[in-house]
Amino acid sequence: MRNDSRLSRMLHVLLHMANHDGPMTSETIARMLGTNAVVVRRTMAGLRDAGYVRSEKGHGGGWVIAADLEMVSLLDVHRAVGGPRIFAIGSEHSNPDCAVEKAVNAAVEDALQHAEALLIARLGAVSLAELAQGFKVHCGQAD
Amino acid sequence: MRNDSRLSRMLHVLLHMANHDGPMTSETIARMLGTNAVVVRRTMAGLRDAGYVRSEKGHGGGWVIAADLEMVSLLDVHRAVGGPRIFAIGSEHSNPDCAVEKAVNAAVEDALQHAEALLIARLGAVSLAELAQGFKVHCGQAD
DNA sequence: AATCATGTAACATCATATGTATCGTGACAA
DNA sequence: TTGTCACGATACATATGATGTTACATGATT
Repeated sequence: MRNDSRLSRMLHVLLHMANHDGPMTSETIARMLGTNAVVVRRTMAGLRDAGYVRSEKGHGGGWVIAADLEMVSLLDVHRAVGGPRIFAIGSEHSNPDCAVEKAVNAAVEDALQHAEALLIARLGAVSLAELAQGFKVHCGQAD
Repeated sequence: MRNDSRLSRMLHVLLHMANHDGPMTSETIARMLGTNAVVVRRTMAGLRDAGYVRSEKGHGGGWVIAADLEMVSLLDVHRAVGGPRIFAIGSEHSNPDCAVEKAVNAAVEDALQHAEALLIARLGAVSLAELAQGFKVHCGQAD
């Protein structure tokens, strides 16, 4: 499968929204990401449910930031978009009674869990505000 | 997609082969893994090309270990089965000129690379021989 | 009332590991 | 020599999950 890019996409969007006055429509965001407005709504729904953004209908509507960027980490965004699946590799459990298989799976999963813990720690240590520091440049909104 | 379980499956097989006299057929291995002989041949082909196992045709043929288990790490097996794809998450590059996107992707990929480095280090630090220590028990070969 | 924008459902597309069927090839044995 | 065994390889089917797309409903603004 293609890589799950929801985290990086939403970070991209959130930082643009932070530098943008007024609501941004799903259409505008979709052009920015090179995708479709429905995909944007679908993915942003997780951020909305988590309270990080708010959506407004009708004329002049769209998406606006609804949280303090200092208080939202990259990990928070990752979880809000519903991306619990980090690794593409894992174990199979065909014979739960097989000592060999249990030892192998324990070794592999131990390594995976440590790597996941490190990733979680690093994503959790960076806030959107920190990520936003260092540039104030907008990019073009066309694809 | 389902998790890629080629690494854990091959480790499972290799440790059984280490405790087994004579060649093991793909059919036998397939029953052990709860899968198909063709899947076994396909996956074992990587190990064969890397020199970790050897295959023999004809009566009494099958798969045998062809390397010192002390010299083969879990990382070696991972690479031999052609599993370079570790993460299910990643970045999208729609606007290579967008400073925001570049900053976001850099942050995400930095975290991923550190997690990958840790995983690689841990897999590389364990040999098949070490993994084989601690049990000499066979599991049943039926699914 | 018309328009804009989100919300949602339904279906298509794509990528990749896995499952399955089939045939070819080489090795061993009767 | 011939039959059987086991691998080698190809082709195709299946399952899963993110993504792309179309269509329609709902609510807000003008």
